[in-house]
Amino acid sequence: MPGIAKATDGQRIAGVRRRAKYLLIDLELGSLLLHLGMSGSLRVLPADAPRRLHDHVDLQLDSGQLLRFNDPRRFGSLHWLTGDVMAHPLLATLGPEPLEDQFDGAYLHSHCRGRRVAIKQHIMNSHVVVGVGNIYASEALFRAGIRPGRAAQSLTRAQCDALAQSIRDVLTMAIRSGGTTLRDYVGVDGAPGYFRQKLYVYERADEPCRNCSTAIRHRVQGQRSTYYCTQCQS
DNA sequence: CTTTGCACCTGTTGGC
DNA sequence: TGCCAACAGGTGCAAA
Repeated sequence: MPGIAKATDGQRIAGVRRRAKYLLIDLELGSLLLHLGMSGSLRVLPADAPRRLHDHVDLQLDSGQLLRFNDPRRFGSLHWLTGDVMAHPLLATLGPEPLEDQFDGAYLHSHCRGRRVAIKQHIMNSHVVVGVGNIYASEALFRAGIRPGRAAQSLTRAQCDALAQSIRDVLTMAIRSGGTTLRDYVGVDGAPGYFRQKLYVYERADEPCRNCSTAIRHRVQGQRSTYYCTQCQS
């Protein structure tokens, strides 16, 4: 039995937590740290469920079921941590959770000071704030009326207030809608997320802005697709 | 220290 | 129909 299987064998699951986009499954002697990357999924399946392509890990549960980790692109990860879990290098330097009180305009403004990086890349930096991926970065910037290419240090305090609030709003609304299914994402219940219908800019290149009808602009910024309205965002 | 761009992978799509 | 390039929801790290 290889490393993680041997280290975790027979232990009870004491609890499950989340930090940023990492899932923490706490066992008795340590914690499993799991990230789904771009294409990973976890499914609860019967013990005799046939193996499918890109199934990588099974956690065998007392119930007779399996918790199965499938990840075609293999950008996901699984680590076994012992000791002070939050002190692990992958977790220790993460910024605040966007829906916690510490994340607000004052925090964001102070962390924009002196930063020449584009604001979109800045809010996607997990050392600044966690949980803001490529879809919601574009969406939050649209809602705040800020162009994604603006240098972070150029934002006023009022703009940081608006942006922090937009990040919180867009994430809250997206969670409420079950997430954003672009292609094949489904939630634990197998249902897609419906936030795609509420997107203002993401994957809407050349389509009319929902606010002003100007064609939505697409560009690549930091190797990621970015969408914005030249009229509504400055 | 900040900033930039690459690397890690497979699968799908669209143009020729 | 087939081939090939471009692109996809993330993020850690090396290099400049």
